[in-house]
Amino acid sequence: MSIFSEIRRHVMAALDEMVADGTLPAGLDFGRVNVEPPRDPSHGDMATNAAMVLAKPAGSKPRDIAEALAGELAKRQEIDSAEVAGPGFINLRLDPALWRRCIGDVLAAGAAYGGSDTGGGAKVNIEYVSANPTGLLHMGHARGAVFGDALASLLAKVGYDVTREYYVNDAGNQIDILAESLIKRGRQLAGETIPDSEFEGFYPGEEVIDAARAANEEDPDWLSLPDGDRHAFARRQAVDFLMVRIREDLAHLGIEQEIYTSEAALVADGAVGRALDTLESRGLIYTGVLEPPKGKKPDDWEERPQTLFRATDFGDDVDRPLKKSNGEWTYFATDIAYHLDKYRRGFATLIDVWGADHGGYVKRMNAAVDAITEGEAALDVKICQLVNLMDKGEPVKMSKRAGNVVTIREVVDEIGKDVVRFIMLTRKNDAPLDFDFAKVTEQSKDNPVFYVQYAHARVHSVFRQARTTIPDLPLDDESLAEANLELLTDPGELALIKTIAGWPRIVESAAEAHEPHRLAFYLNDTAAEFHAHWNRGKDEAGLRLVVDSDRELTLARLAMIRALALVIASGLEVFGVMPVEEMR
RNA sequence: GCGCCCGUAGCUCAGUAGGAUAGAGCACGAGAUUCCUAAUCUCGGGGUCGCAGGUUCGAAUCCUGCCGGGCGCGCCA
Repeated sequence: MSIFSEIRRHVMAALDEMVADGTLPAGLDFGRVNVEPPRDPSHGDMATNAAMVLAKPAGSKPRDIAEALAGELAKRQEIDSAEVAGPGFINLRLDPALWRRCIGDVLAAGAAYGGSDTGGGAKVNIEYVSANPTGLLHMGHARGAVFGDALASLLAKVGYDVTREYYVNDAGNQIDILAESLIKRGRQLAGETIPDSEFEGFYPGEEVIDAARAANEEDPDWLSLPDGDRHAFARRQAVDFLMVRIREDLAHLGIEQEIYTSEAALVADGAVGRALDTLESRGLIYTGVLEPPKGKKPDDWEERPQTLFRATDFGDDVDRPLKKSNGEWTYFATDIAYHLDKYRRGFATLIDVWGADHGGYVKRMNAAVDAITEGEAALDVKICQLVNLMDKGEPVKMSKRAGNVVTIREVVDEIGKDVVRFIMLTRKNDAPLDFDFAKVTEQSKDNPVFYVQYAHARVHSVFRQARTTIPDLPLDDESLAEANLELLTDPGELALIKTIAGWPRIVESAAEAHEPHRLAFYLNDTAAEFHAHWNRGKDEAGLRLVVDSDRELTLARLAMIRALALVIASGLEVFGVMPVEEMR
């Protein structure tokens, strides 16, 4: 049990006692009572708003409840003092031994520290990347890829049974165009002269040429197949080839998704028809005519009756079409079937990670999931804003049409997956992110990856130092766990310990909010605190971590910073970043 | 025109699902290296949290309206 839930339990118990002895009326709802560390550390270790929240329902003044509750809490051995402050807060100071004990918890748990079983093994499906296999992944995809992957790890850490998934959009128009692009490239490779102008509107990437070569190896005569067969062959070849490349690139980023669901397979299987039949049977599908969008009317707008889903019944703004005029399903229709498929596979919690350009699609998908699962499944769509690629402050221009996209592969090869992954998580997912190639490779505190890694490396550096100066001091985790932590009395040390002890709380709240970036901010703050403490040892020799003349004190301090390194490692593990032990 | 996201220090952003005197970094100014990595640290100035109302013990946070920016808006995915 974490120190936070322990103290919360004390507050709850104290409230129960006050109900028992008549100080508080029975039947109060304690749901809004919180117990958390105050923003301002001078207020103490923990604070509770219980008196203010309960004053009105209990029919008494906040101060009176606060005084009584504080008196009750102060009796407890774990709580050194309880003071009423401000409008009715109760500030608690804890027995420092409680905090120190957390160091032992970290050493025992290792990098697994901060994990929990809050999720209770509930199945969560998180779908991310899901880029169309019409080209290689570029840096625009990297953010969603890393975000989804880190969120998955984060949820796994707090006890969810997480499945990572990629939805392959291998049906529809774009794939037809891809197939035709492949055929053009095939003819080109066969010696035919095809002017660039003929590639207008097709996929120009070099990877399509590679795919055509692969097609030649698969079947040297594929170009002479009858038109329909050739097209089908080209589709299959192109998609298979590009998916292999995409998966390779993701693997380079440290991402491996366990499920790849094919849109084409869902369609071929009849899943779309079945899903829509279900909606039909509930009266949620009708044929109607939509109003043209106001303000911006498409030039080729014509009124036509369409097959529509009653999305407005589920909070959407308009009803949404399910069929194209050529009789094919819309992307939305297949997506309904896909989400139903996920639900049927046992996932009541679904997370989709999408790019900013799909933001307008969120409401209808939520409506659809609500309708198709009869409210049984919860969908959370996380939108990742754009990544602005920069170099030394100047924007790097990227245009798919001009063919000068910056691919994930290039960047990972150049600066490494760990840097890319960490930087992508240093902003809230729905805020735009600047990714400056010069800055992220810089070795300074400007660069959060470096700064955090350096803190981790510095801990190891201190250990190397200790091994030199006190060679016979045992420094394995078991020995460190035996250290006499009572020797850690300096305010800087206690502050560091409290920060370390706060890690499970951060993990918990980040997981609940589906916001992995909170870990990045915590890691940065923790690194800063450690660097500051380290420097204090420069001014005051008594605060140095390695004290040649005092083995016991050194052991206690090393236990503390070992715990700190483990917490950093724990965070980096969620991010899929390798902690470094040396930075020379 | 409608919907979603956003508006916090000169700049880039946090702000722990409503808490106490709103925080970091950059930039700017002043300092710290016989010593565990100065790739670091310390101190300082800097704000009507876009504007106006509302909800309540209490609002950057929730509600309404306006202003400003981004994204999207039938048969693309």
